Amino acid sequence: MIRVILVDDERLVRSGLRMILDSAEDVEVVGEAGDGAEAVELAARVEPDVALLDIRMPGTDGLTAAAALADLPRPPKVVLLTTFDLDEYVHRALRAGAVGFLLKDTPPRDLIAAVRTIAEGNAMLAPSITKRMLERFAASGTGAAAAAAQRLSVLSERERDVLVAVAKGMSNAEAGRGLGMREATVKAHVSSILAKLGLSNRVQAAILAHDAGWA
Amino acid sequence: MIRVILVDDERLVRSGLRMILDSAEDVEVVGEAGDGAEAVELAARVEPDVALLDIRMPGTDGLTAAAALADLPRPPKVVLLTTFDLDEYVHRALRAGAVGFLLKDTPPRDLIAAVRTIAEGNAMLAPSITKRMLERFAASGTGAAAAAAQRLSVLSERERDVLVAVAKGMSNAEAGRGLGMREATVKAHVSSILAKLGLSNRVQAAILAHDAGWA
DNA sequence: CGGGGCCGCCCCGGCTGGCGGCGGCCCGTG
DNA sequence: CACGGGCCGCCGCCAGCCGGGGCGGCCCCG
Repeated sequence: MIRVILVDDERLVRSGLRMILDSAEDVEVVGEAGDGAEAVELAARVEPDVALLDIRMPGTDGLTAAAALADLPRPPKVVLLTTFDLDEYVHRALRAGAVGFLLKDTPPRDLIAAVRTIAEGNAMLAPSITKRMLERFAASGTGAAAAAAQRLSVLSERERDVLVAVAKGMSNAEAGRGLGMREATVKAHVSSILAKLGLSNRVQAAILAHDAGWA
Repeated sequence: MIRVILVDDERLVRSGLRMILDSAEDVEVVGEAGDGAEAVELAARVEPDVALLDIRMPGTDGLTAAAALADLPRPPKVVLLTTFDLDEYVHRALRAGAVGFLLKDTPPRDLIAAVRTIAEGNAMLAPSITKRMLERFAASGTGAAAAAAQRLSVLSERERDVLVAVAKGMSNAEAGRGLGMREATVKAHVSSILAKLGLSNRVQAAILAHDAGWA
């Protein structure tokens, strides 16, 4: 059962959301709050899996509340709900650790699906927001990552596994346990990686992998 | 009516997709291709709204084809379809201009919804990919960098110098030459750094420094 | 003067990286 | 088909580097 709390200053909106979510058998609305401060207090008490927050609220707004919720001992997955998908909101929300951002015109079926997706540990954005994120993503910042990924393309399958482990800061022995091979084998792979990439030690390899987004 | 082409080297997969999509009244499959080259030729002829491409194909793969499709006079919206959501694929795909990236285990209902979303000019990613994009997004801002810098603030001046050298992939001896101190001294500083930061080896320290923008 | 923090150095056990070697798989060739 | 070469994954050995602990000198501050 997915436990959800609803946070919106308008009682009517909360009722509507509750009706939609209660129609799903695996979702249970376990509390409601009218502003951000109440939301944090409520979440601390009932420890929900998911918190649906309106952004615009009197008093503590949804973005501030999202950051506060992230500091709870057992933080809920935070989804922000708004009428307008302003870029600035989206940025602040994601920075605050939100894993969902939906528009209030989302169809009921999609809202339920989104809650399930979030509860499973994944993320869900409104399609229009996804599009703008992709544009930003494609436009900026991927240069170094792409170059790194290119260099790493010469590695074999097993070497990639080993490199990921190395890039996480594991020792050869730890990597061996994680990948089900002897430490001696891990070391051989590491040597091969260094040779193929023209590097001289594992730190350089780890950073390259890090740049490529492998860890 | 949304006009779609299917590109996959396995006829069975294409048939399955066609059956799913044909069950939607507003979607029409107007062509199929077995590899990337065929796909480009087909798209140029039938000018579909959406192209569903498998990534792994013999000959011209889906990523290469996606880039070629973007150069057509009336380019289709490109959606990539794959079994594994490797970061490297996602990066290349989005840079190639794809507006969708789905896993082959996507439920039929969601696939149809995704096609509609794409056709409307929005974007659609598999939830697991959305999540990783968000993590990267939140980290790319000064979020993680600030957290890393915070942790590094306990280091002394000389320890910072040593950490920068380590983060560049230098050995202790090299760092010693660069900083004008004995290798033994560098090693002592590295030990102190690891102790202060609660890490167990230099790779972890290097990555932390890297995240903080020190190298 | 005593104590704490920082810097520099040495010794030692364990880990890392280089080298050689083994078997299995794929593929082009005779 | 046989066979040989290349690549991959796997392993053992050895020199050298890394990380931990301990020691002394310097400066600052109480």
